[in-house]
Formats: sequence, C-alpha cells, structure tokens
Amino acid sequence: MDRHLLLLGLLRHQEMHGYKINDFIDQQMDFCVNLKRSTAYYILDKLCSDGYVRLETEREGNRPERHVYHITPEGEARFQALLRENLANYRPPVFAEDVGTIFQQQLPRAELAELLQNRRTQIVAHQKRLEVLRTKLPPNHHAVIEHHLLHIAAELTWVDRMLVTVEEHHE
Amino acid sequence: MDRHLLLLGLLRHQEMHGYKINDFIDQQMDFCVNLKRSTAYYILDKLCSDGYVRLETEREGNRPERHVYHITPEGEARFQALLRENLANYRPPVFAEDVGTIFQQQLPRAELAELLQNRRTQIVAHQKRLEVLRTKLPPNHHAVIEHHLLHIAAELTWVDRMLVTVEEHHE
DNA sequence: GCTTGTATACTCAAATCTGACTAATCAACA
DNA sequence: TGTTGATTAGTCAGATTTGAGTATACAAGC
Repeated sequence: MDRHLLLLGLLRHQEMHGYKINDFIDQQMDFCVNLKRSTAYYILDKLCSDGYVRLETEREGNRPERHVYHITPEGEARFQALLRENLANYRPPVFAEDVGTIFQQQLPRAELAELLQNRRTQIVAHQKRLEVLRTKLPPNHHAVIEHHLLHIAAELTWVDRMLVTVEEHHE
Repeated sequence: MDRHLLLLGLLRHQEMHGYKINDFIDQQMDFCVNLKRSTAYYILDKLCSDGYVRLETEREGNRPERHVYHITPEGEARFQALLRENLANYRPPVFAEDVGTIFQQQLPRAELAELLQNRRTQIVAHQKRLEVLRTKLPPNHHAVIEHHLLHIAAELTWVDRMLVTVEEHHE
C-alpha cells in the first residue's frame, strides 16, 4: 500500500504520464522504495479501476499518445487515509541478512570473517552514497535520508560486533 | 532467495514435511522473515523441480499421505552457495514509513505529532516483545535478535527526533 | 539522407505470492 | 455415540511482480 500512497502523492502534486512518474521515482526515490517500472504501470491501472485516478489521453506533436494520470477527489481522500495509516503504524522491516546469520556457524571462522568484511565494505559504500545524496535531494527528503543513515550506523555496529566475536575465537 | 536459503537450511538439518516446516517458521522465525504458508509450499515445489530437494511420501497410521522433503547433494551445494552470498552482501532494507515521511508536511502539526506518538508506542511494544523472545529462543537466534534490537533503537531515535521537530514548531 | 543513439511510452507472458478454502483424523466431553 | 474443536496437510484461483520485449520520434553527426 505504501506504493499506492507514493503514486497518489506524486499525482496529487501534479498530473503526470507514466514515463515521467517512473523517471522521477528512479531519480529521487530509488534509494528508499522498491518499485519497478512495470509494477508502477500495474498500480496506476489499479488506481484507475478503483476510481482514485482518472486517465486522459493527450498527444504532443506526432509522438504516440500519452496517458496522463490525474488524481480524482476519491483519490485525494484515499491519499489522506493512506498517509495517516502509514505514519501512525510501525511495521518492522525484513532484513535479508538474518537468514544467513542463523546458519553462520556452518562456516569456518576465517571464511566467515572474510564474508562479513566484504559486507562491511558494502555498507560503508552505501553510507557514502547516501551522504552525497543528502546534498543533492530537496529538503523534504532529508528526514528520510537521516532515517537511513541511522539504520546504516546500527548495521555497522552490528557487523563490527559479529566480527569481533568471530575474530576473538579465532586466536 | 533468502527464503530458499532458509528452507534448504532447515531441511539440511532434518528432513521434514511441509506442515512441520511451516510450524517451525511460525514459531521461531516469524519475527525476522516474511514467509506465508502457501508461499513455503510453492518454494518447496520449486526446490523440488530444480533438483535441490527430493520428495518422499510416507503414511503414518490412517492419516493422509505426507510429503516429506529431503535435501539432495545439489541442494546442499546450493545451500552453501546461497549462504555465502547472503552473508557477503548488504542489501539495504525498505522502510515502509519513508513514503509517509516525504508527505508529512501535508498534515497539521498537532495531528502529525499524534500519529507519530502512536507509532512510537508500537515500536516500544515491539521492542518489549523481542526482549521477551530473546529469553525464549535458542542461542543461534540471539545475534538476529540483537540485530533487530539495534535497529529498533535507531528507529526510536529517529521518531523522537521527528517528534521534537514537530513539537518545537508547534509553540 | 543514413545511421546511431537516446528519450518516450508502454505491453505482456511468465514467475511469484497470497488469502480463502478443503478435507481427513483424533481426542475429549456430553 | 454424536458433536465440537484442535491438528494435520495441503490446494487453488486470483492478485501481484518482474524482466524482456516492442515501437515510434527526434537529434546529431557523417
């Protein structure tokens, strides 16, 4: 449902055609949502058939027809409801690395340390990337970036703890 | 793929029938993976058709037939590969609340504060739940619980910062 | 005026995921 | 012995998601 909220929120600000919506998401939101282009079209379709979005076709020059999505009054109400629901509720995220962690003792300590070091490098790289992003994205994204940076710090703390444990026993 | 890893990891430890696998996941893993019963059956099917798992039917008393899933040598190799891939790579999680955060300025400050307070309560409740779980789950789950507790702490820090910001401007 | 590349704008089949449903056995109690 | 409820063990239609593919237009260089 958060992706419905996202699309409604964007269309609420300005009507758009699918391609532009997707471009915007790829450029500004990619770091915090997971929405493939084809999925976006699917959801836009759904929002239409649910009456939250209205479709108009327009043509610019000789280019092929474009479907322009406009939000409807029902869509506005839906946006309001979804926004409140989103902000008021906590849904714990799923961490991909948890599954591997459960089985980590299956590996020799030296190899485990190496794998974790590799992951650590990726985390730091991602941290850097977000710090750069922070200077480039508009201010209404700053809270979200701070959110991610806080979680990345937590992730680093955790990996480092695991590394200490692994290397400790290695001696 | 992490759910493939999970199922292979469980079957590697002991062959099982689908119902038991699902029970185990519901009781021990529910807090860290997202795997519906019907999805588990689907994935088990897939693992079979990929040759990673072998199916045997057995019958206990007059009960209906049970499909018992055994891991194959190929499955064992697959497990080893997936485990290494899982541990060596960082994939940033998606946080549902990010979308709402982008649109938060659409709401009156007082209401926003109320919604965030509500979420805060849920976070604390979840924290308590995990602290209880920690005393109940076997030690190989402790690292995962610590992982979640660290992220929950980050989440609390973040909500509290947002609350401060909101209430500050409210005066 | 031809070719190469990029931007525009999706469509669709196949893979995956889910909630709702089915159906048999057994234990316990009335 | 009839009924109620828990346990076992899934199935399946429908919803969702994805990667790969399609098709046109315009710009720029040669």
